[in-house]
Amino acid sequence: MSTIRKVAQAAGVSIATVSRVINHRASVTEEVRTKVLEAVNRCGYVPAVSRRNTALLALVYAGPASPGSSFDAALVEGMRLAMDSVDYDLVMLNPARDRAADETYTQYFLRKGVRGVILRSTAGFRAVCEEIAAEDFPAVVVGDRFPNSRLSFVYADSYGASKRAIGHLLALGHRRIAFAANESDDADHADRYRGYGDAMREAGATLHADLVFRVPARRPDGVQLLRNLMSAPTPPTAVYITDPAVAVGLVNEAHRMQVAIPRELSVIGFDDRDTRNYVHPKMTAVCQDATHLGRVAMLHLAALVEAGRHDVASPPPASTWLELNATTAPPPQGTVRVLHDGTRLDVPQALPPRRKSARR
Amino acid sequence: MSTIRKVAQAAGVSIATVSRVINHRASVTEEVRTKVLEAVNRCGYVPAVSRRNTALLALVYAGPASPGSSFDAALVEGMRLAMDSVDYDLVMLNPARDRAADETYTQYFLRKGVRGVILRSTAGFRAVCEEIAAEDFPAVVVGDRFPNSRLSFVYADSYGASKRAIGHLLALGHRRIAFAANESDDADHADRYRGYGDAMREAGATLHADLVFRVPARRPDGVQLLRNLMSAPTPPTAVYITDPAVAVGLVNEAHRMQVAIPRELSVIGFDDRDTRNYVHPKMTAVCQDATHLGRVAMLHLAALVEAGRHDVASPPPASTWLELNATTAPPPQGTVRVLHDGTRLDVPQALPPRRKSARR
DNA sequence: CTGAAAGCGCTTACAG
DNA sequence: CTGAAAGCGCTTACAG
Repeated sequence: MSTIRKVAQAAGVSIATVSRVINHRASVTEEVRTKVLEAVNRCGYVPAVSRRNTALLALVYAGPASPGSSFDAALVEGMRLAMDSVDYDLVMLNPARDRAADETYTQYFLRKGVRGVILRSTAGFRAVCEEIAAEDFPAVVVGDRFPNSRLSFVYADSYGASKRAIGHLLALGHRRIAFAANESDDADHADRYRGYGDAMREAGATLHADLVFRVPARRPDGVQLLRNLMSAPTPPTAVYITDPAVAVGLVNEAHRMQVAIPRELSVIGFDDRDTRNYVHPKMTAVCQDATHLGRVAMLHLAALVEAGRHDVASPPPASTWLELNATTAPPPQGTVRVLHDGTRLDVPQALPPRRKSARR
Repeated sequence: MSTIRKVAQAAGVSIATVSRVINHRASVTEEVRTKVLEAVNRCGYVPAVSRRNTALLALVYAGPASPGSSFDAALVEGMRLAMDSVDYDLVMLNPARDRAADETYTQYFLRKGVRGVILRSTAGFRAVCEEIAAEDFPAVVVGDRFPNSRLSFVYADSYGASKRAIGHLLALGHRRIAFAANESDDADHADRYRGYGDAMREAGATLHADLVFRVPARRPDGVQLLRNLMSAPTPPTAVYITDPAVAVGLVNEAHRMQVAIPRELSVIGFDDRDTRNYVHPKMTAVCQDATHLGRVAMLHLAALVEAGRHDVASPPPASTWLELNATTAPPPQGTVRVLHDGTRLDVPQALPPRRKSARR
């Protein structure tokens, strides 16, 4: 690999001049500058040593994002936007790829030129977070939180909005309200479940175990969820689904199974981006802004690094809100039950016509 | 900022030992190693100079991605996946942020430790691509292509699949087929328009200028598009929409306006991810895989950098395919026309019932 | 504006 | 396994 000396020789100048050109010092004539840059290209010069490329923050993850999740995409987008107002660049790192067997995380990050890390916590990643915290390397966790005084957590608190969502259903007259959540046991999902449980208990509604469903967070699982909900001996009249993809899958499957939403089943989904607008009917949802979370994480990490890490408190939780749209309505008169094969049982009494006919 | 010398003093060892620990050399006792690492943390040591952090490839972009576009998110996801099989890390760079006024792109990239760049071409970015090409820096362009022998282009050729899409509509009996595209004039959209035009001409179908619509690539524009299509004096019976968000917006608006898809209007959308599965009815679409494009771009760039750039030909175009789903059917008997306010005119003759009634 | 030379941060044979 | 010292790539006052 070419050094600065070889480039100097090729350009017929001193190494000092090459250095000046590369570092963009003022006092070089345009003519010399182009001559040197040509030599740089001809020799394929790459600086072997550099003083400046340690201005990196990293998004650290383990393996691919959860399939179909728009959360990570929005997160990265937010970080990219925040880049414009900090003096660091963002690099993606997968320690599973190239961290040496007995290398500490600090060593790994230092040799990458990384000054601080955003940890995208997924299942099984908490141990990595703990290890990095133990080494006291500047770090911010998104997507999970747990007691660790050395880590900053960036998250949106979904307890309050979840409780309000259930309150909305209760106010409409619902009592058999189902709850469906991801299989992962992160803190965010725990908040949503607490919101559900507290609202139900405070209203004196029965909180049956058979109203709680655990499903993977993928779209096809919404299909199965609808079938399981509607074929239960006494189906719920409403459901709160805490994963965007599952909620969309369920609403689409309802079209196919001819379950009328919201007339026969009210649905409150969850949205961390803008998915609620992409389904018909437009979905009532507990919402948070993953792009905003990405931005906050990046800005907070930059502040941590600047301050020499220990002095900066975690940012306050981002807001989560309930957005009322068209998938919630009062419960049906009577019980609507649909078997897996589409057979309808327990015909509700005094059912209004399925859908008003088109004007023509 | 601490140097290796200060750390050595703090740990009570020589600078050689500190260097060994930082670079993870074998012959250091566990005891000394932890002592040194503690000192590294205590001093807040950051390597001022380093030999290794020039293994970076960059995603270079200008400004934010097009609003609501999932293309960039999928692209980054693909690059992230490809990272696992190359020895480079991926960094995001926005030259508009910190490139010095009269600094060449080569200088800018070199001081960042970047060896090659993926250029995400958006409107107005082509000049940047040309400049980087003129400097002969290793670069791969995604999202656009144009004649420039010094650049590699990674893209999916959508001409063939677009032509097949229109062929499918023609075979169903459609003749008034509309075409709706993004306002940007990139090469990909030009391909799609050529495919449309050629299929129409070869079938002897009339190619009216009033069948071609230009709309921004955002979801709400699908709403306006449907209104414009359906309120035309003689509305088309089918439409090919070359942007995912617009297609989704149109299908959802059709529910609201009570336009029956596919019975009254056939829709072929465009999908670079999995959006077609998220609408009801499941959307017939010309499909490409943006994640795949991101992966190919990263692998190709790594090969370029390894080979000293000039010897590696662009990868062949990725495949684009037509996926038949539920939004296409034979044209209606007669003309269906719906005004902006929802009024239906020109009632079709022998119209079958709007929707088969639910089993109950 | 440019070069010769001192110097900086770090790495690495060499010696023990 | 560790240190003293030579050396490498690069930067930067200093001189002209």
